[in-house]
Amino acid sequence: MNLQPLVLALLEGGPLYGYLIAQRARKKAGLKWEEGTLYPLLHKMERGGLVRSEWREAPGERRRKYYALTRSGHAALAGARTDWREQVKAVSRILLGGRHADAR
Amino acid sequence: MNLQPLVLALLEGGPLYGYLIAQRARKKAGLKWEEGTLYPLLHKMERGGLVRSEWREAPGERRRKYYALTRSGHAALAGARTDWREQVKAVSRILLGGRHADAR
DNA sequence: TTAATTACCTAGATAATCAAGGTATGAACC
DNA sequence: GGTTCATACCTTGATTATCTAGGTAATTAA
Repeated sequence: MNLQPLVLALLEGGPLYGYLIAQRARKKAGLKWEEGTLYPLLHKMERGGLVRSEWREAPGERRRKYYALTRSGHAALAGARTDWREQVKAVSRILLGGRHADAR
Repeated sequence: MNLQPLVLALLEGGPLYGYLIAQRARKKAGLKWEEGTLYPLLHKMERGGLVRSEWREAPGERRRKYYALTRSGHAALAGARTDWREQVKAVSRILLGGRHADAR
């Protein structure tokens, strides 16, 4: 399904940690989101420079690793939005019939 | 991207052979469709009972292997359409923002 | 007769995702 | 104090889809 764009979009509103990302995705989209997919993906995105991570700990709280979009992550998100709209159009044209789809 | 639903949709209008399916997909959707993907997919769909195939040859023409939807293929297509609409909604909600997407 | 297009195919590599675990901390309960 | 549940991170190995890069053979065009 290509989950990377969704991670980018969820991080647009500000830094989040992995566990929260998974929850948001489930809640917002009903996607079953395996942690075995999410964490390696986050690591890969960090290696690719799309996000940066930072451990945060407060006394009496558990450690959480927050991920934030980089400049290049913002750019990738913009590209992913365009790609998605085009993909919706292309697939819908074939799958749903003549009229083009409206991705919004 | 999951190409199987597209094959099912293209076959809805009547039997087609593989090479034509690839062309239609490219023309209709601008998808670069590798034959190394298409033929194994058709074989798998035939094993799964979604399509059946038949060689046709006319004098002075080349042999072509036509694929046609089975009853179960039609059912799978209906399911794929529903799935696609839901997926567009879910992904668009996260990726494009608040309002749900209209897959048609 | 040579080259391009049509039409089928396969084998191996790559990439994304899933399944199924593991570790450790904090909260809730009795 | 001990148990259990939810949180929060992670990895390894398998599965699956797709791509790359070929191969074969027949028809058409130059």
